[in-house]
Amino acid sequence: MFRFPVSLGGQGDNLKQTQPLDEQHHRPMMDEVDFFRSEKRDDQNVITEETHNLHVKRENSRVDDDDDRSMGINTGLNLLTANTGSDESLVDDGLSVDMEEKRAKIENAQLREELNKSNEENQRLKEMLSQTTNNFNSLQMQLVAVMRQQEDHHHLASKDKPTNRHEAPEMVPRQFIDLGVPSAEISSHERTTVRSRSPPTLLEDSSSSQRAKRVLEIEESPENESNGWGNPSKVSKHNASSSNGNGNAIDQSAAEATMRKARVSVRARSEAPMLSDGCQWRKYGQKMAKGNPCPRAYYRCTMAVGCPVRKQVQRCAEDRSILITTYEGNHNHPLPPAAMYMASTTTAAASMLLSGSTMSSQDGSMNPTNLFARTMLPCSSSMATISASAPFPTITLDLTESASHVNSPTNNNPLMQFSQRSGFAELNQSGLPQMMGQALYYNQQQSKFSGLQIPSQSLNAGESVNAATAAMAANPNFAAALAAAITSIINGPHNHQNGSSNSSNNNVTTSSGDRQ
DNA sequence: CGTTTTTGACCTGCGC
DNA sequence: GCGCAGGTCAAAAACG
Repeated sequence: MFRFPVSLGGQGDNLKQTQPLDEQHHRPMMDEVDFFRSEKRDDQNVITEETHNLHVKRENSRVDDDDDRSMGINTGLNLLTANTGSDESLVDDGLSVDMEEKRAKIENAQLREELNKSNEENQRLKEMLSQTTNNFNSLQMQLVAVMRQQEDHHHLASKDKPTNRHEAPEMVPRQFIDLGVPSAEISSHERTTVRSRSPPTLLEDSSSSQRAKRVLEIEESPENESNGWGNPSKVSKHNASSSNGNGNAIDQSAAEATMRKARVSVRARSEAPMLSDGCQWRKYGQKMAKGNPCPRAYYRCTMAVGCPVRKQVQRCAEDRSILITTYEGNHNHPLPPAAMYMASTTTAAASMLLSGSTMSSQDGSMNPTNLFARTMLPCSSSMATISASAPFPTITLDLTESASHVNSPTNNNPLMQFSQRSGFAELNQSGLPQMMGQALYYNQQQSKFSGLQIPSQSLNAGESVNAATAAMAANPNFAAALAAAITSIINGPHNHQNGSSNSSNNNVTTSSGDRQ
């Protein structure tokens, strides 16, 4: 994996230091480190915390562990220094030594108690911090969604284009108030289908039926592999360009079928066989690809049973130091809380890229991709490209040139500073990509539980740029994470399916939250 | 012994 | 229909 010089001593660093032995025993061949599996490694975290706390508290506490002894820390009792300093005292004054040992034991017991209390307190604080962070992210995303909804409302008003989308402004407040309650007021066919769980037989056309069926499958069986690339839809691609305004159901269905196989590819320089993206992967195949002497490896996510996410890893034929990782599918499982922080960031990045892809063809006046690229200057002029020529949409993130730029300590980009202040650096170093999946899952879960539909495109452009830039500026490994995020978003059945409608209508019926 | 990797066979889509 | 290439499966091997 990439190793970066930046170390802010955050949690990720601690985990990174303590994790490898155990983890590598677990996944010896993957050569990647999973930094944020805090739930599964609480015991380790505790140990790490203890170690960390010890270092903090040593000056004032009197811990009797071997480390302290070896470090010659003054415990205040003069026991160790006196005894170790003179062997004669051990021989000449046995009784006093015994007494002092007893006193030392008592002291040690007290200190252990103190230490335990401190650890407990630290643990509590840690949990509180995590919770607060999650809440913050939630609020932030909601705020952004609302802002974007308002923008859309204005946009629609100016265009005076009456469609079912004009209900969006009403949807937003309702979503906040009416948490997850199915609503019959929703005019969108799609939404009605999802919320009311109408049986497919009630649907009018086959495409809607397929869509509804899949939605139901997803809702009732989150682990269903069909939402990944397990069973790619055979809906003909030519439907994707069938209509622009009317016939949303058909249009959406076709587009979503196309999008389901969308992928995100990451190009990054790495000597490691695989980018560390925070997830656990199991190799299930390897093939020699045509035109490339390097074999292509196929991995699937094993962090949860039935997770449909898969990825391909292959070295570039021209430059074998470049690792090309292609992601497909979205995670069906939560990722560690630490990843939450990146939720908005990754979604924002994906939003920028994807909205750019869908809008560029229709609305040349507002192309977020260009905005994104401009804002990412100077490091990302060619960072992201979107290919429409492939049988399925592919977003390529090329970090082979920008990585060094981005990580330059002399980077004066305020967004970079933002990223550092935000703690991205430490997160990145310890497996940031995992946050990507979490970002999506978080997004989906939020929609699922609260009814808040946060579309990837609903982010305010400025927020998106800021967040995306901050994250990407922090670490090339971000690419892997971003790939996961983007893939998840564009693989969502209702995401970005309507290239003709750009950002103004996607938020109500096409968000990733609809499907889960 | 359980898990993961390896690798040849098989399946599927696509172009001719 | 055939061949090719990409992708997946699954039995065997490897590993801890």
